[in-house]
Amino acid sequence: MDDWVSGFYVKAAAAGGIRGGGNGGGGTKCGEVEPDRGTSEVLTDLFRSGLRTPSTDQIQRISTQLSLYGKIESKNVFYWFQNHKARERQKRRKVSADGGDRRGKIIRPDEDKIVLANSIIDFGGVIDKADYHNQEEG
Amino acid sequence: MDDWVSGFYVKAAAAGGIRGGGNGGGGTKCGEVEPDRGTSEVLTDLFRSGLRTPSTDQIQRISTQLSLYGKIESKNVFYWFQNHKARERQKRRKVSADGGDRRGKIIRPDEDKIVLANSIIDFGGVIDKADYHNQEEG
DNA sequence: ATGATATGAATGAAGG
DNA sequence: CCTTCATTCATATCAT
Repeated sequence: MDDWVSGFYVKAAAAGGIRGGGNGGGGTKCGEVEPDRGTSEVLTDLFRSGLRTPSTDQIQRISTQLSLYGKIESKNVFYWFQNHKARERQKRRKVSADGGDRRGKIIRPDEDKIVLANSIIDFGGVIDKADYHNQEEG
Repeated sequence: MDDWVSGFYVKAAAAGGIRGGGNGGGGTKCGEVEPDRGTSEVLTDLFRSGLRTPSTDQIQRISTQLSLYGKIESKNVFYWFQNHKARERQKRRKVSADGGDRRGKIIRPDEDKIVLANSIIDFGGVIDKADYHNQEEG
């Protein structure tokens, strides 16, 4: 490898097709139904609720629920959280270094409100446990 | 993404020259005095110099230099290098058709088990010691 | 206008 | 957790 070490920056916006298998970013094919919407919705909702590193049990439950929308594996859920958290953090960390003009930079204020209402995931009230070390960028 | 975000894409992506301007393909119309000229030149030069994965510091510096030609962000530089390297590899992959045998085919072992850090997460059944080591990211 | 090509952008998956 | 690779989408320009 090159190993020039480091160099990273990614933006994490709307979720992609987590169950897309090889589908990286772009999106789903026009023929796909709309399970992604439910999937992304659930995951995003969970994330916003403060869940950052789901435990084994959580992942299992989530994947089980998501499987109803389509093919989904535990690892997909695991990866999703890992990536989402990482990208959000990286985005906040590096931002940009444009020393000329910074017009209309899209800054997304983190809404870390513990609001989990539409989530179909029926936990036994556990989401908080796995995220006790949650911290914000401030 | 799904189509439900197509509108969002137009604004967020606005694909084009590296600086999110307008020119997208065609390899930067040769013969027109655009800032891209310098931009592409610098990036290509750096790439040819051996720089494939610039570190954060490098990206910062490069973007700063390039900002003189026009609006550009670290994100753009990062993407440029990522894409350039990926494309080079991708093209090289196709060219490997000489001989009628092309190895390096994308192998995707459907293993329900992945190794993460020091823990082995078994997605096939139950995760073994998922994130027992909750380390602060701050 | 349509097709092909090129490039930026985004994310899933995997390695370390 | 951090870094990198691979794949795909969306769009712009060029070629027909």
